[in-house]
Amino acid sequence: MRCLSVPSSLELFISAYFLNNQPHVARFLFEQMPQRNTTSYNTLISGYVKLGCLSDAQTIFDTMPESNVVSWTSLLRGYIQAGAINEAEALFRRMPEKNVISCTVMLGGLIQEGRIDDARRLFDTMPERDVVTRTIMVSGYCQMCRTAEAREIFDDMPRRNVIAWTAMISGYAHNLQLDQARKLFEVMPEKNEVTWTAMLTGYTQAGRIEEANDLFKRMKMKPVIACNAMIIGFGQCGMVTEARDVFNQMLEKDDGTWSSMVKIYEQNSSPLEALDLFRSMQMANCRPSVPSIVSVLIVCANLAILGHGRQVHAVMVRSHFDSDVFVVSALITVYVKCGELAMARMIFDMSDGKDVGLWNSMITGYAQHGLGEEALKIFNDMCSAGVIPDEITYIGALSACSYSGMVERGKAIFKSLNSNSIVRPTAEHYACMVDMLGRAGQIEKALEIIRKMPVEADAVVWGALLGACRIHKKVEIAEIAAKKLLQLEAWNSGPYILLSNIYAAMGRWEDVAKLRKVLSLRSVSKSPGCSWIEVDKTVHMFTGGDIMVHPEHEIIACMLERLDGLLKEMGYTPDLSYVLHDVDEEQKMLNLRYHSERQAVAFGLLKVREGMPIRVMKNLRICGDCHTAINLIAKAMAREIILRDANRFHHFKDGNCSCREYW
DNA sequence: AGTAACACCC
Repeated sequence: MRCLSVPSSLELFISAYFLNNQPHVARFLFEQMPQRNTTSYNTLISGYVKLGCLSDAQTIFDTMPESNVVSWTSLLRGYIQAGAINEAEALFRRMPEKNVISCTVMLGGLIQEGRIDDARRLFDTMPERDVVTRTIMVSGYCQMCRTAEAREIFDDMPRRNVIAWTAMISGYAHNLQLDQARKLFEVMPEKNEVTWTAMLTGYTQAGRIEEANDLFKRMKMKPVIACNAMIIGFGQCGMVTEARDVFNQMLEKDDGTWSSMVKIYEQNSSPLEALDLFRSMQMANCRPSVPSIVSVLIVCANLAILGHGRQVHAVMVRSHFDSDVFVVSALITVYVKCGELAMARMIFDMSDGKDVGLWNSMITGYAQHGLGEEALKIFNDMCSAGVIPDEITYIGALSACSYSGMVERGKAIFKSLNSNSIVRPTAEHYACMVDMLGRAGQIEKALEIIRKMPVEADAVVWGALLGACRIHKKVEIAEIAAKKLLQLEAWNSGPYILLSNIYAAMGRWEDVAKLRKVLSLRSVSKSPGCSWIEVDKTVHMFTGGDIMVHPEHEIIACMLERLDGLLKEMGYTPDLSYVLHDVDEEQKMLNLRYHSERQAVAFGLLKVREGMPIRVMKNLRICGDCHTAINLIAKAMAREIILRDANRFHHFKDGNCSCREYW
């Protein structure tokens, strides 16, 4: 009687369990095998390698009675995957027997390390090369932007399959040689979905959205990857509706589809749609991955909506994402931007394996809240911990000094930035310095810095100078800065408004009028001011004057009325000179009396539970008059009010603001 | 045992 070949069917099961991410079951089956041969051992080794369990693979390899070239190659692959290239090379040298495949695996490892020339040396000495070997070389050269050498290998190939063609096409596309890619695309014998997708993403990444869309429309099968690329491409061009159309038409979505769409809404100033879609994503039972959770967290941070942020945090903890540095630093930013510094700090302290980004989130967090000392303490801790600061670290540390008026310490940090060799000072660092000196009243020194800086001063730098001129009423330098800004960003109304405020404060009304004329002639865009507040997981958005839009506008109006009375009792009179000459869009609504931040505060007073702080966000800088008024309101109503504007936080409590009027 | 497309992120 003949028996079925039991071992081989068990091996099938073993690899199936590995694929299913159940190595213990696989191992159990292996232990149960009545007889094991080299192939059974190899199944186990490759299974462990695929799951990244290198030490298990190594143990099996060490204990197996007889290894062959396949066992060695699997293990080699394991070391390469783990990034242990030195160990891999040592292993490769020790191999008793090598064939095309093992050499090719080694080749891939070298390319992964960016060592294309070493790979080439190995390639030249190989006794035999096949399609796979050559294809790997083609994509290796392309990764290093050396498409000419890639093309030589490609042209030399005795035989080419779809994969080889696609590798060459996608290599050209990644290097923005789209027309070269297209030529090959047109002449190649048979294309598959991957080929089409490679060509398409080449176009989307180059911003050539029409050509991408042409291809996309011609594709019979539209794989998720191609659709996602199309969504991202449309999103980058600001074509939100088109992106959404693709999204809607997809029968099958992955988490990249959802999170890309969420991000597009967020970046194209549709935050509410972003959140709404995130909610639908959860309802569609789409399990978020690390990148998608990060992009949603960024939406929460940018909108500073604590309730949503907490919800995502909960999702994260449940999915065990709370150990990923990207996720954790985004989460810290959420709590920072929601004004929950203590929570941010706790998450920071609890995280281990802190990388630069994580430290940076905490440093910039303290800086944004005007807590310079704490920010610098974290900065020092970071250096003591042996973590190398990057550009962002320095921006955080310098702006911490700037917001807290610590000029001397700022200068010292700037000096150390200039003397270290790792980070080169950029325009942004100079902007911090200009901001710092400017706020401290050293406007001439700030201008001096701009004149001497080695990189070209951009709008951020000049904007910092102009802002300082506004605080200290330095009209001559303000004019210089404004003129520069008008050259750099003609579309931006900000400089006009600032300059006009300075003129107004000095009583130079003719200049105010002149500016106003220029502004209307140029019809520059004014970003509409809006404020929002989150109550019971709903975000309520207010725009200046548009009070009737809100469903509860009647009680809000009553509250505003009441607050007006209170303010009057406290001896407050609106700073009309300030208001009258602000050309901000919101100011036009003056006769409607209320700025968006005040509406949001009024709504908060009505809806937020007694004793809880009111958190209001504004997309622009808070208006000076509102700053005074809200400070008084916080005192009169005995409420803590936290207002985040475009620049920083203002914690109003007991008649004081955390910015100490230094903003 | 090894090859091509996306990739959102501090």
